[in-house]
Amino acid sequence: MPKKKSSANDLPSRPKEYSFFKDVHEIVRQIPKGRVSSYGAIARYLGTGLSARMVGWAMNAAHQVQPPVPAHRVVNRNGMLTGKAHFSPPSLMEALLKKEKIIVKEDKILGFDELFWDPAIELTL
DNA sequence: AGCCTGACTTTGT
DNA sequence: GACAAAGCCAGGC
Repeated sequence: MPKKKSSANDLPSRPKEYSFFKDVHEIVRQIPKGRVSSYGAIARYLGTGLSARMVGWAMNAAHQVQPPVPAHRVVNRNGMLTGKAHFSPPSLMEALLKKEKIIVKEDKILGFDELFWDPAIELTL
């Protein structure tokens, strides 16, 4: 049997249409209304091998993905709306959160600890 | 094919 | 406790 060359395509269980973004979008969409999650939590759910930065990057594409992804429910580990600058207008993120009964003070989510939604736990499979 | 970037996180000083 | 640096991986050019 001829030796197979190792390549990224050899990854098993990984459809061609697979996109890191798509996975992230799917998870983010599952965030219950009124709850929030963090980039790191999502990244960890996909596998510790992934980095949280990519999650945030996936959000960047979230704006052009369908169905729409509630990127406003994803904040950093501090509960700070670090990505608000990427919304248009930036105040949109805070506005959406407040609309879901989430209190935001100075770009920080109050009670973040209680509102935190960890896919690795909530989606316990 | 290679280099740069990026909405984070963790660890060390 | 605050600040600095490194690690991380995939997409874009």
